[in-house]
Amino acid sequence: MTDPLTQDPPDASEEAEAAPKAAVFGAAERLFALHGFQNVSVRDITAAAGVNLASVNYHFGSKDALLFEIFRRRTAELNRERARMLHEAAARHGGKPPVRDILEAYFAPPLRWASPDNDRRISVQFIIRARSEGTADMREVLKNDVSHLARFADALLAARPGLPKEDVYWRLHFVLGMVHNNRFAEFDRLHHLSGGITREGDVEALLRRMLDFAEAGFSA
Amino acid sequence: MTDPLTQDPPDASEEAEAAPKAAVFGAAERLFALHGFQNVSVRDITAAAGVNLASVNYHFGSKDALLFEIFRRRTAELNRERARMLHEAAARHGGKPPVRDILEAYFAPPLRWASPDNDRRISVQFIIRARSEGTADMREVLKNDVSHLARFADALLAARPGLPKEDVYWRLHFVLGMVHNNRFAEFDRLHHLSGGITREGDVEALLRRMLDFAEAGFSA
DNA sequence: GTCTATAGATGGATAGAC
DNA sequence: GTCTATCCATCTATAGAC
Repeated sequence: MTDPLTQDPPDASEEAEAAPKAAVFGAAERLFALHGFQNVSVRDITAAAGVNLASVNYHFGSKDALLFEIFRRRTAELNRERARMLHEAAARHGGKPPVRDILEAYFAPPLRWASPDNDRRISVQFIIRARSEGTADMREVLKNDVSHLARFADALLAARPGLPKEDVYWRLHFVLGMVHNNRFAEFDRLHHLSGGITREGDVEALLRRMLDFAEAGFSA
Repeated sequence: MTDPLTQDPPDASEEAEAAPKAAVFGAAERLFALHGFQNVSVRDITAAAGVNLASVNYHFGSKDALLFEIFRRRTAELNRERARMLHEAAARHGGKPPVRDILEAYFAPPLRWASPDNDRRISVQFIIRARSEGTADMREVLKNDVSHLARFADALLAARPGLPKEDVYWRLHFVLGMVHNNRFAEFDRLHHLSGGITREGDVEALLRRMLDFAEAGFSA
């Protein structure tokens, strides 16, 4: 664990003693991921982190700036990992990876981060939430993020040259919906609906199911 | 147009003169759908409706009660229409409709309501937003909503008896993700990414694409 | 750097006139 | 029923002691 900001110890005071800035970062990410952006105050964050109220403004400038920094870091990390996997898939297939490998590069990073024993479990929920509750700053980043998404769109277009471009873009839209729906609340609802037979903890099985479903959708 | 609350005239004063309570209802629904729950104040709502500040509390009790009433009415209307279409599909197929007809009963109502010339366009966005930003009251309703969703799950289980139940539930989860991702912001992003070739205004074409994608995902 | 105390702004709710 | 004026809680941000 080289990056202290990815730690998430339960002991708030210990967190604060080690590094107040990192404690604020971690507490803010966790509380926002669990309760939503607008429902968490600076007081909540500093109390959870075991630091004083002024820390947020001293270290980050403002509440919005803090949340933006969390968002920017996590999305950058996620995009980097996805791009890496897409690059590897291309290398494996002479520059033209099949649909399933492209989708795996998009699905796998957030799913593996979300596994129960992973430190980044909470970061994935933060990112998903930011997509629907984010501020104007975050939406601006998501617009630039289109250039990142374009690499996946281009790969899919190349993998399905016979398909109308319009169809490929719409199917990518459907695939994005599948990913964004992987929130705690939705997992709980599904678990309740299915009488408890769906276990989201088995991320490799879930990844396989998602790939099966999405690949079939791209095949026709 | 029998229900005055579904009207959405641009002239706020006219709205208020006709029926203040309906004006508040309509303005609140529209503002929340566009800007999010926490970003809209009672002052914003009453100003947009052209009524006085106290109207919200007089007619609805509180801001939360107002939003809950909008949520309850719209979800009830949507569930009723979906149930009706599922019932018709069952009637057409001797009580055992195929996957595509089940999915159509789930997809079609919100998509048709979301067509550009439809008064309910904004209601769909409200409902989608409530799912991720809703209060505790709304989440309680969504839990009862599981009984409504169970009818679709049961129909899918009957249509795919050879498939493990677990698979059917997960695929239903993926399908829900496709539906919930149909937000204005996501359509705009897709439009931008695709260079403008995706037109969400053609809801029948979008419905066909969604059904093709989801049905293929259920076929294997 | 860290903390307490507080300023300054906002928003939900309500009292009371009409 | 409708409105204005206002109360009161809450929150972000900051000043200033240490």
